[in-house]
Amino acid sequence: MFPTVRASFSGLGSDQRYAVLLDIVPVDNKRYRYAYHRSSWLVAGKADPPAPARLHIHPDSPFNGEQLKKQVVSFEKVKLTNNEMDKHGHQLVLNSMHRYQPRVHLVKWREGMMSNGAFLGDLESELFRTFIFPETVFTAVTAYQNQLITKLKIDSNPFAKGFRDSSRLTEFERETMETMLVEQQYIRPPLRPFDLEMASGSLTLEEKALLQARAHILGLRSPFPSPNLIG
Amino acid sequence: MFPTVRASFSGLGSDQRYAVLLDIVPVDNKRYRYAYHRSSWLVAGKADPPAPARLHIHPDSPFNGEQLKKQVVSFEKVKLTNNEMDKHGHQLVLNSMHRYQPRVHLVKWREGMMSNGAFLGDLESELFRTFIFPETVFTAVTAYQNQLITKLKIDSNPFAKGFRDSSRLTEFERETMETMLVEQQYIRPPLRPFDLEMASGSLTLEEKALLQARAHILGLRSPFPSPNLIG
DNA sequence: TACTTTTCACCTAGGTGCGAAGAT
DNA sequence: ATCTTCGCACCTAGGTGAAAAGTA
Repeated sequence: MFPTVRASFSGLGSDQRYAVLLDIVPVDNKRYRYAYHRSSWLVAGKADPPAPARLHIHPDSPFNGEQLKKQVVSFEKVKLTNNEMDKHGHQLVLNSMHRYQPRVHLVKWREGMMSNGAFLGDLESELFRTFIFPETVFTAVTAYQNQLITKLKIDSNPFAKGFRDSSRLTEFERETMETMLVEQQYIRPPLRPFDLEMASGSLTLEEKALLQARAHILGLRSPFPSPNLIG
Repeated sequence: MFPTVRASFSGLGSDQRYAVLLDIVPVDNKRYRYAYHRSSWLVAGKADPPAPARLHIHPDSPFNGEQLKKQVVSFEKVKLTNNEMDKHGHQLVLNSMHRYQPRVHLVKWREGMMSNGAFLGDLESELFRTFIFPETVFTAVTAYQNQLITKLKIDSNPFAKGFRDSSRLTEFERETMETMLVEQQYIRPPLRPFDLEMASGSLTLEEKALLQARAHILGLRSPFPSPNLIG
């Protein structure tokens, strides 16, 4: 998955241990199509049957709170596919032409959380907290619908170096990109700190520590309601 | 390191958790040289100052006892070097032209065994058991001293495929190799099960479980007192 | 002479977008 | 028309031994 989801954390207990997870859930129940002549996405009916939801546990888990406060957690190894039957089952399955919301989960580490080296696959009965950054919503595609996205990705991915000479962003295109990014700040819900839940007298210390956790999104944002990659 | 050290285990508690480690220690206090015309190793004086001892923890650690009984533990990622200052410090440092004994350690898993994701670096104050397979002794070199070793390694390593056509082992060489391997069985201490230590009344359950553990070496053995690789 | 380091061609392994071909 | 799949050239990244060059 590129751009990579990267998050930093604050407000958590130094002595606690946490798993950090990522999953990707549908934004709505719609299918989209791209109207090329209008350069915009249109609703094209109801969503296809959803793919099986999978959780990606960050391979450096468990982190201790100390680490997590200093270090950026980068989900570089997340792979996306539209094929449920893909080899290893370690990839997140999406439907093309649907909109998705990545989510980051901070989970209190529990012994036996892994069984045979594989995560159990759901968060039921775990103590956790979910962070959602609306500015990371994207549309899954099998081919880019927008030339600027193609160029942006060629410019910023070392594996696409072979295509750079013919596709570097022009001065004008860079400015267009900047403008779109700025516009995005208005269209989308702004970044805001998460509300601290009402304190309840019956919380354990571990629960209180989790409630004070904060996550901050880093790195590239999806620049517009526009294709991101599958593949 | 190739051939890869591979071990299986038996006799350990299903509910226990273990780290599996590998290190490589000097066999003696000697330096060797290779007498080419005699095709044999000769003592060439006292050993050079020993390189700093490093422990390689198997990256799949911790294993639970259940896994460990079914699954072969393969140290595919162990890297050897003769340069103490090598980049990451994740490699085992050996002196060329010295003889070495790989060792496998089975360590009772303890919370906090890892500190900041890096193993503490020694086994003091850990509950552990060491397995030594004398048939895996080898001499570290920077260049192979024996043509058959070269050919064996080219034949069995996918990354050396580019050299195969010109260096496949002939029928005669294969037989020579077989013969040397068989002779090795007599020259070297035979494989034998480890003696169960005298039972003491003051052992904890965890200690008893560790004492019953067995390890079994698998995979290629060093075919003769002959170079293995550094690099 | 004997050993070590460096550079090189040749591999494995796998991440890119392109464009042709296929599917609906 | 629109979207998807597949083979491809082009990359990154790094594991091989051969041979040349370096060291002592």
